[in-house]
Amino acid sequence: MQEEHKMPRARLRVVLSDKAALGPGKVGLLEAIGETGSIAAAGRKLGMSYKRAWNLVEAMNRDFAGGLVGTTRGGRDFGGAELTPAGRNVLEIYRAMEARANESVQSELQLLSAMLGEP
Amino acid sequence: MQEEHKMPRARLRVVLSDKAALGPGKVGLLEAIGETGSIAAAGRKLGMSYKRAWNLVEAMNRDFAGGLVGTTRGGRDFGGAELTPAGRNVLEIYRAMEARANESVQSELQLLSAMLGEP
DNA sequence: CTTCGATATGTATCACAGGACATATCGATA
DNA sequence: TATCGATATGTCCTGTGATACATATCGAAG
Repeated sequence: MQEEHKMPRARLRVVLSDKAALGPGKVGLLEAIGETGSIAAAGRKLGMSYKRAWNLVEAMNRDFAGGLVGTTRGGRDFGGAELTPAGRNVLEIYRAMEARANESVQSELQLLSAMLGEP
Repeated sequence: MQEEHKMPRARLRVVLSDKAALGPGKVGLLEAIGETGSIAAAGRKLGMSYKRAWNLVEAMNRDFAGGLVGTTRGGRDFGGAELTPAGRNVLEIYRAMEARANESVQSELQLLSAMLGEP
């Protein structure tokens, strides 16, 4: 697991409709699935239960046309999960959004930080 | 109450430290307090309990130096609440962040919207 | 000195999201 | 056909946070 910087940052939650939304949780899971090739392994990596991970995958596959995660049953080195082309696309787009948004609000982020009291 | 556009948008949650964060909920309350001059009225306007509103105010006053909301006890047209200069400042900065962030990710927002399935 | 409307704060209850646990099924391999 | 590890899905239970309710205090006004 890569450790995130403990810097002030803006987290992004994209509200696409009154039903579909995308935030750091789902996107992180998406990334972990891409890395591990398994919903279960991705869940373990992020410290979430398999059920929660699977629920998030289900939601994403429901909301996005064609689905973002493809799954194959069966154990050993055969079964598993992988990102669909759409899944890789969404991941890439979201990361780009995140980066751009953070860049564009850097100055305001500093201003707010300066207004904090003693921790 | 002004009706928000039902357009895809990016909501912002600013994480300033491991203790202090600022999201749409607190900022909306801040704005409503500025408009109504009362925590109770702001809470009613946003459909939240007085206790919840007051807890959020308490958290903001704890996290930000000097506090964001000043209060005066006493009823009738004497008592009430108002934004401190810092409070008005935070509100303004956050709204600016929101606007900038949304502008800067417009293209990606459209791309994601186009990938949704049928609602 | 009572009333009114607001802040300020505590307690008890309750809904619900989430986790723990249990199973079913699948596909390859041996 | 037994085993293994993964997806897939259901049920029960608990912890937590919100809500409802209660109360205290304040300050002006009448």
